[in-house]
Amino acid sequence: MRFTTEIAPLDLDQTLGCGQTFRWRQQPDGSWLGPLEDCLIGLRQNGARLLIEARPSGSERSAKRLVRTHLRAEDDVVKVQRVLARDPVLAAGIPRVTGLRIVKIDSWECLCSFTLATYANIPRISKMIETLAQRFGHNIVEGVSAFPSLSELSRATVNELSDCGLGYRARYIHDLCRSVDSRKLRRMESLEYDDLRSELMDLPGVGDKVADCVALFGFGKLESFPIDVWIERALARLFRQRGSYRKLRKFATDRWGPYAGYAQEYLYYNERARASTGACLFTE
DNA sequence: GCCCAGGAGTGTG
DNA sequence: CACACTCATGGG
Repeated sequence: MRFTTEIAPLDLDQTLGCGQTFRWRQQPDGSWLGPLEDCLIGLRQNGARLLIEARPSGSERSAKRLVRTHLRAEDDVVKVQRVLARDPVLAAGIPRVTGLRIVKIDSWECLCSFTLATYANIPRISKMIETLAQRFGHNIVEGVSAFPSLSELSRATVNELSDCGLGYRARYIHDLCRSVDSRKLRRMESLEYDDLRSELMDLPGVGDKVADCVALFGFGKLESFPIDVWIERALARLFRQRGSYRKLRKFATDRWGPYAGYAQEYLYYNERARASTGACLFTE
C-alpha cells in the first residue's frame, strides 16, 4: 500500500542522513528504508509530498501517523528559523538547511541508542543497534526487526550483549534495563526539561551529553542542546566559546533559548558537512 | 597498523 | 570544579 502526506519544509536526505538517527538506510534508488515501531517504512520525497510505503500489509493505517510523529510534522520550523536567523552567525547558513528537521525517536530506543553512542563512530553505532534488533527484537518483515522493547532486552545477559559488539557499553545497557521500567519511562514523558535531564543523568551510562540527546530526540525537548565533539568545535570556531559542558550549555541556552535544539542540529550538520566536503554554511 | 570515535565513571588535586 | 585516566572495540 502506497500513500502520501505533506510535510514542509522537508529535506529527507538531510534529516535522515545527518546522523541523528541510526536505523534509516538510503536505497540505491535514493529512497529511505527504516523501521518505526512495528512497521517497515519506505520514504521517498517529491517536493513537499512524501511518498510512504508500509509493511507488513495491515499496518498502513498507523504508518502515516508514525511518519508524521517521527519527522515532527507539526513543528513550526519556519518560525524556528525566523527566530534563529536573527543570530548573525546562523543567519547566512539557515537558508541551506530549511528542510533539516529534528526527529522524534521512541524514548527507550533513543535512550539505548545514545548510551551506545559513547566513544564510537556512527557506522559502528548503527551496527550495534542493528545487531541488538536482530538478536533480541521481534521480527517485522523478513530480515528486519524492531528495536527490542525493555522486556525483550532485559532478557539479554552481559555476555550476550558483549557478543553484539558493544564493548564496555554492554554493562551500561544491562544496567539500564534494570534501572528503568515502562512506568518510569511513561512518567518521565510528563517532566519538564530540567527534571527530565537530572533523572536521565541518574541512569547508568548517561552523562551530560547522552541526557541531552535523549531529552531532545527521545522526549522532544527542543530547548535541549547536546554538546559532543562536533558541537564543541563549532562553538569554539564560530563563537569563541570554550570550557566545561555546563558553561557551554549556558551559552547556548542564553543565546537560543527554546530553539537551542534546532540550533544544535544546524551546527552539527554544518560541522560534519564541513569535515567531509569542506562546505561551510555559517560564517565566523 | 594506526587513529579515533555524537563520553561516562571514577579518582585525585 | 577541573583535570587525568581508564574503559573495549571496530570502522575509516
